[in-house]
Parts: sequence; C-alpha cells; structure tokens
Amino acid sequence: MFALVDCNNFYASCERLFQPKLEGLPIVVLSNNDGCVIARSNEAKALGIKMGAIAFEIKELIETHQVRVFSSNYALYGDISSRVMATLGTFSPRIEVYSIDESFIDLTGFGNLESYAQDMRETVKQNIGIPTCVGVASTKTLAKAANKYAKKNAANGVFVIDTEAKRELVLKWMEVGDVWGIGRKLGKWMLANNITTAWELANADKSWIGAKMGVIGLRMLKELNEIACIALEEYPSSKKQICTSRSFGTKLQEYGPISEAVATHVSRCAEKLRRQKSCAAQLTIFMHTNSFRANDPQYYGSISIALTPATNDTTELIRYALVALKSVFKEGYNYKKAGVIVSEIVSENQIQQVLFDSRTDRHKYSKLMDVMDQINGKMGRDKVRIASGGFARKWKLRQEMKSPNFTTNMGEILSVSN
DNA sequence: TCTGGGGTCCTAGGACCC
DNA sequence: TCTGGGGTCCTAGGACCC
Repeated sequence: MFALVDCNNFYASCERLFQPKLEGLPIVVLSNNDGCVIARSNEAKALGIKMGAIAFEIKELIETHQVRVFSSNYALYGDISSRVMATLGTFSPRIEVYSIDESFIDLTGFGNLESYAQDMRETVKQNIGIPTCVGVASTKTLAKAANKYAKKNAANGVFVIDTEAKRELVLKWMEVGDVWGIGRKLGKWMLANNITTAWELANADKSWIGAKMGVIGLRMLKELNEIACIALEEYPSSKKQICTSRSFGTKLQEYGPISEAVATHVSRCAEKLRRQKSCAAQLTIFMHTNSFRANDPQYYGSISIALTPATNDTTELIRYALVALKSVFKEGYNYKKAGVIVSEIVSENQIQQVLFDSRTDRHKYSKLMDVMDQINGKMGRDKVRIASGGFARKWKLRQEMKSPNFTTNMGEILSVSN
C-alpha cells in the first residue's frame, strides 16, 4: 500500500507559519519576478483567484479583498519541505520525496492504515505546523486519487481505498482530467470521446487506449484497476539535464548585465552538477525577448557547445558560456530572459579523457571548487564567487513582497518583543 | 509597466549497420 | 516479372509532472 501525503496550499501555508496573524486571511504567492499566482490559501481560492492568474490583472480583486501577496521565497519553502519530509520519514523505512510538497510512503504490511495516516498528518502538523492530506491505496495512481478525494471530502483529511466500493466511489467522483498522467490535451480528447470520469477511463477499451496513448495509457488503466506498475523510487536518480534560467526584473538591451546573469546561472548549474557528483559534456545558452510584447521585435537565440572533456568546473563553464553568448547576442533587442542548460551528463568518475587537454591542471581547479562549495555551504550562497557574475545585478528578479528567510538566515530570524 | 522555472518519458521517422 | 530480414542510434516533437 502507498500513502501519498500532500501539503495543503504549501507555499501559502509556509508564509503563515511565522505570521499566524494571517490565519483565516486570503494569501497568494507569486511566481519569480512577481508574475503570476502559483499558490493560494483556501480563502484566496474562494475569492475565485485562479492558479496562474496574472498578478497585474487581478490587482483590483486583491485590493478589494485585502489579499496578502507574497513574492516566492524558495529558501523558506525548501527548508520547511525538508523538515516535513524528515518527519514523514520516521513513519516508514521507505519513502519517495516526489516533489517539494508531496511524498509517497510505503505502508505495505502496516495495520490500521486509517489511523496511521491520521497520525502522520497530526505529527507533521504538530512538529512543523504544515497541514497535509493523506490518500492511501494499492497503486500510486489510486493513492493520488484518494488524496484528491480526501482534500475535498474527508473531514479528517485522510482517505484509504481498501475496498472495491471505495475505489468505485473515488473514481466515479473524479473527473478524467484529474487522473495522474492525464493533462490538458488528453483530457480534452477523453471528453470528446465521452469519457468524463476516472471510472470510465478505468473501464475503457484497452486496445483503443493503447492505440492512442501507447504504453503510458495501458499502464494507467492497470494502475487504476489496482495493478501497480509504478514503483516507489526511494533514491532520486541523478539528473540527465540541469537548467537554470530567470526572467530579468526589467528588459535589458546591453550585453554587460546579460553576460553577468548568464555567468551567475552557469555557477548555479555547476553547483548542481557537483552536488550530484557529475559532469556535463554539453552546454546550451539561450536568451530571448518578451513574446508578450507584440510590438517589440522578437528574437530567440540559442547555441549548444560540446565540452571535451566533460566538466563541472565553474571557471571553465563560464569561459565557454561567455564565448557562446557572444555568438548569439544581437544588438537592438529588449531581452527578457536568459538561461543555461547543461546536458550529456556523466558521472564525475567516468569521464572520457582527451589526449590534448587545454587544461593540464584540472586537479587544482577541482580542489578550488571543493573549497568554494565548502565555504558557500557554511557561510551562505555566493559568499565566494566568480567575478564575471557581476556586482550591480541590474538583471535581478523583481521580488517586492518577499518574506524573511526565517529558518535559513541568522540575520532574518524571527524576533519576538514584549 | 507587469505574463515562472525545472524536469521526464515515449514515439515516429530517418539514417545507418550486417 | 521479380527486390529480405533484422537490428541500432539519433533527433524532433509531443505529452506529461510539480
């Protein structure tokens, strides 16, 4: 049996943790650059604020109803997430952290699942302060469905599918578009073919689904019918591709600040590579204008270069990246976003060596990176960094309403006065 | 004025091999 | 008139997830 534990309105709940006066009030959290809504408290949902709503378009609604608005604070959410996951980890030897706010937990062999799930919820709420809901079932897809049902219908926040009647109840209640793995396109197609509920999908003609959706569809049918096809993944496999990209706070025309942004993104990618002990053999740089500004001339530039040998050295990656950037940068555009992708990722101890390496002192640089990571790990991100990342940060995000980093920065720790 | 960021898997088709 | 059988690798595009 799998439990799926999902935090309720996670980002909004995190913002409330250290500001309990916000309890009961509508809250929204905005995407990077304060662009659109990515999390809402129940009160905000009740006002009709949609997921993905564009911030400036709902300004009036926000003002009228005194909605509290936050810029996203990923340092906070990430830290709270790891605390939630650590607590959940005490409930089973096998847990898969599926996303920042969700975990699958193996409960095979556990007795009285209903009260055990209830206990997990209460412990997380007690220890961390984050509300959750729990769905339990024999496959991951059904656990997802049970969780969704619990969120809407279960007073105690828990639903266990342990009888055929309960499976039928949930699947008949669930819209087909809400099934895990059915997105916008397939959802539309299902409706056009008179499949409206998860139950109808579970009982649809196999060969017909197979023809349209291939093995993914067949797997989904099995999962909905209690045949588990998707295993618990306790240990995250290393990434095959790593991307760091950001929109700029304002539009940029000049090469200088854009190159600083790119250098900074490269540093992040290199850190992520080193954290998973791997190197990349390909580097892609992209940059583009704002496609929403219909009257602006548009440009999308991108270039990929091979790295031989594969590397995770920040200094080397930045050097390549800036050469690449020069070749795609064109004068005369209003740039909105730039990003870096590293791919063709290999384990750091399985690198194909090259005979004529331009760098003969790799071991020195590798030590340098170790030291940098150690210092930054202890003293905070970018305490030591490569100068081409710049200092003016003209490209930095708009984040006008960010809460303090209550749990990750000593300088911003909650202060209590009498 | 203002529209996020980061991933994975699968399939079809082309090019190539013996 | 007739033209085999069995593979692999790569890429682009489409779909999905949070």
